[in-house]
Amino acid sequence: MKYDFRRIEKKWQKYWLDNKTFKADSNSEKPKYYVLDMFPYPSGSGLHVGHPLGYIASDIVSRFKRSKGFNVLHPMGFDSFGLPAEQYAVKTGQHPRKTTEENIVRFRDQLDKLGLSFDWDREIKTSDSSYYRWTQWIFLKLFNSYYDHGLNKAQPIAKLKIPKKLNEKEIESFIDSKRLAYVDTIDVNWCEELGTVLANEEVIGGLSERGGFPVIKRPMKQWVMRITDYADRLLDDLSELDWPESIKLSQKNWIGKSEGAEIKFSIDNNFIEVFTTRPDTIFGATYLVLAPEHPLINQITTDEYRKSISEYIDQASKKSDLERQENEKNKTGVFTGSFALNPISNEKIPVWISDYVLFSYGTGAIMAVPAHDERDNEFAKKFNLKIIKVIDGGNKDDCYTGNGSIINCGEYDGIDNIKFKSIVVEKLESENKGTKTINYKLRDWIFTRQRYWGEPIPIIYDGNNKKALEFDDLPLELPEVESYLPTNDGLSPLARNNDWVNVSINGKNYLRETNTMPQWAGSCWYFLRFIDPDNNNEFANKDLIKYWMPVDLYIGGAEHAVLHLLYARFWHKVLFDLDYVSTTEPFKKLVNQGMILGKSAFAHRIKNTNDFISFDMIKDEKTQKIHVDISFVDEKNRLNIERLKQNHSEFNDVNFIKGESFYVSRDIEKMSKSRYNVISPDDICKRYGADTLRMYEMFLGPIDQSKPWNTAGISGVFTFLNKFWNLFHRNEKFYVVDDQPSDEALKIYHKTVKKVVNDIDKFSFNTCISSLMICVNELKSQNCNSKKILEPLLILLSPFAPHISEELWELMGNKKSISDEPYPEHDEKYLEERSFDYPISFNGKRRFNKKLDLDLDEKTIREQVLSDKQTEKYLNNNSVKKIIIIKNKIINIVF
RNA sequence: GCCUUGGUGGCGGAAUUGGUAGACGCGCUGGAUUCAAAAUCCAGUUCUUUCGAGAGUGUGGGUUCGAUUCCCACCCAAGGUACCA
Repeated sequence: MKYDFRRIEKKWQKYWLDNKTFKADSNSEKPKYYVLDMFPYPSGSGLHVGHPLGYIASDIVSRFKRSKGFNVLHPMGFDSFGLPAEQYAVKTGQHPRKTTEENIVRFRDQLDKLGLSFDWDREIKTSDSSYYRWTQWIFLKLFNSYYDHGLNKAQPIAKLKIPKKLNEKEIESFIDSKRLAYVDTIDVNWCEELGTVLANEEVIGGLSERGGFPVIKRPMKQWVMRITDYADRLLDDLSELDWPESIKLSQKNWIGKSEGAEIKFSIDNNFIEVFTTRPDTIFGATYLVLAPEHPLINQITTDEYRKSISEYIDQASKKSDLERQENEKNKTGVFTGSFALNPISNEKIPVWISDYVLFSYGTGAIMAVPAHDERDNEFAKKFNLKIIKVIDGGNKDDCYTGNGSIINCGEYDGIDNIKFKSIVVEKLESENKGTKTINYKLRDWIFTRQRYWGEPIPIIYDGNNKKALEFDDLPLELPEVESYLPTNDGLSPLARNNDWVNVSINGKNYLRETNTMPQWAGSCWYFLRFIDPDNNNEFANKDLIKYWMPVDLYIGGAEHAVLHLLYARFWHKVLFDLDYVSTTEPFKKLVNQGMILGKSAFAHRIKNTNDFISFDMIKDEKTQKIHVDISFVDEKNRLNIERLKQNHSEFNDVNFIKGESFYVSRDIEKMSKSRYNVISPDDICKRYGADTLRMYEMFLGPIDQSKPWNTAGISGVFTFLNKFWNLFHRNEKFYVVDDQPSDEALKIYHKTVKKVVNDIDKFSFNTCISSLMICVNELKSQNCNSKKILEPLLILLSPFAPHISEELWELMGNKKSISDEPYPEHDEKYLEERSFDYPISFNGKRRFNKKLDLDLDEKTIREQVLSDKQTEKYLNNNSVKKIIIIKNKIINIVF
């Protein structure tokens, strides 16, 4: 019998599905283990070989843990709200639900072919109303809660102490000012092309993350999440997480906690408050700078400068973020005409405005210390402002930002600047001119999008009064609309359906909120719904949450380092405070899978012509690189021009200049449809089978590293699986015997078990597979057909290549699925060494090995080594200074 | 600029964390089998070499009996970040 992977894989995939082999049992006595993948957005282009990398890794761990006696929860679902389906709907008029459903079917089909052990009974889709009902419910929980800074946790609004003597309207706005989900008019990132507001996190360098369209600032009414109240806890709790340090660090930087002081600089009868992390440099503060949006500017500007100031403010407001950033190296600013008093040195210092100071951070005003801050230094030099050095940084730098002792500060000279920080703060505090403060970079999370394909926000308005929908009104279903475009005045497409927007409750008329939630909403809590996906009374049963949470292993891409992971942690902490979940953190261990890169192919077009030239013939010609589909390029980088022309008509009129063949150049890039470098797992599955694909993806290298895909190497893994299959066969017939295996066979087997178990724990799947390959080669050369080794070896391999293992397991006469078998353990006794090849080194350089008995004592080893003929040769009359023997394994002779 | 990660054969990558560098796989070379090819199997494969040996883990130093591993300086690549006071 040959290894017929097509038949085997089809058979077992059906078996697992029919028998619900991987159904997670919530009433188990076993210890639990929750393995979660970041669920995919079902995009139109389907899976490429990069997607399954994380799924295969988590599947190996799931199967391994199951075999190790854990009750494993390994679910999968779809993050099915999102922009691409909506943009497609705008273009074609097709309902996003339809495209999304179609894509999900395709994804599911592709995932099934990989033999992944998901419990599909728990599948969820964030765009199902039975799911987003609870997303809306959590939104209302946030709406109806505030953060109690005394208790350091969220509390229901009912517990909020309301100051006396407020009228009804004032009470309402007081409560609104405390809610964790609130409405605010803020300058938002507005993207005209996408017709929507974007979170700061979704804007990169002034352009939208998706699509790369320009983004401008625009004031709008928005729902906002008060994530800043959780800044400290989000930061502190990072330390207890088993996450990659780099991810923890980027979250830390994103939260951006900095300790410093707010200092009051008096000006006439008023004062300007600044935030600084360097109060120790206050003697060097030679001017103040306000952000152009600062409210005091109007008051303090003298008539003489009024015109230039208002011009500057006008210009600054028109600048986009991108333009502001472009000017980073060329600072602009204007003098207000006023002077403020430095509260410590009592010097009169000028007050300027400039857009290098951000209104949204700190107090929107800074004290400028040009001698010890690079930005201030640049500004001062440009506008000829005074520079005073107050910290001794030697003579090297004209702008010294390090630490040192204080200079030019009279009585304080010579003090260490770190000590001086607290001296200054204490002095300011005692004179009521400043306070110690902490600032964060983290901003509140803008939660609304002017989009159709998202969760409707369950709020109605009676004029300006907000009213939350009742529990029974949920889910608030997404209404049908005529067009998926935002309205001309920037309202969400939902505003187009008047029947839906106008609602009457108990005879009273209301208007519905028409914005929808951002895509992050659904993924903020999906791991909780997997625990109890069909519950109609709660988002998930509390006891079940207590049993399954936290997620023991979370695998996904590093691109979610700050966005998804921070938001999900935030919601989880709110739910924890309100006593709905039992853990402060949702994800105990996080592993990032690296990207699989594609090998793009480029044809070279001679500039300003329609002539393409073979890569080997390019001499002085200036050429442009044009992506060509890699499926028309062979391993020797030769392009099949005929097939290219057949499939891509734009090449029909092209003149190809070539010798014998037309050569392309190759480059390694991210895999994407537009780069024509995508390798689909379907093709690989068809040719080699899922087991080969699974093992090859893992064999490619460490899971967390980015690496290029190269299909050429896959034959090695395929050969291995064939060899493995043949190990159980002789003369084309299944052949396994009950004989006692040889000592050598047992030795290699136990060695492999030890290594594989150890490496799975370390997520080093590539070395696991190497060990398995060595093992199979050895057993084969020893003609080992013993059941005593082959049976446990099957279990050992089963997490990696489940289909072939199941098939051989059945051929051995077993009735139940191999996935219920306990994972093998190694026996130390077969690994003990009687003697050892001691490597003998001279002055650290290895020369030869000497076989020595392990039980010898050090003295005998010395004698034996020194009396060896080869030793004599290498010593060559030099006298021995020292002999070093370490761990009974290393011998180094120093002479 | 700053932060993070990484740099080992022709290629993907190993190395028990300071102890035989290049495991395992691809590719390549030679051989067996075959009318032939595919497939399979066996042997070899870091480089240089006067066949004694010598050099070698991005570069240059250092610590050590011994460094891919630790320390210092620098170079390169990928990713993140962007005037956060």
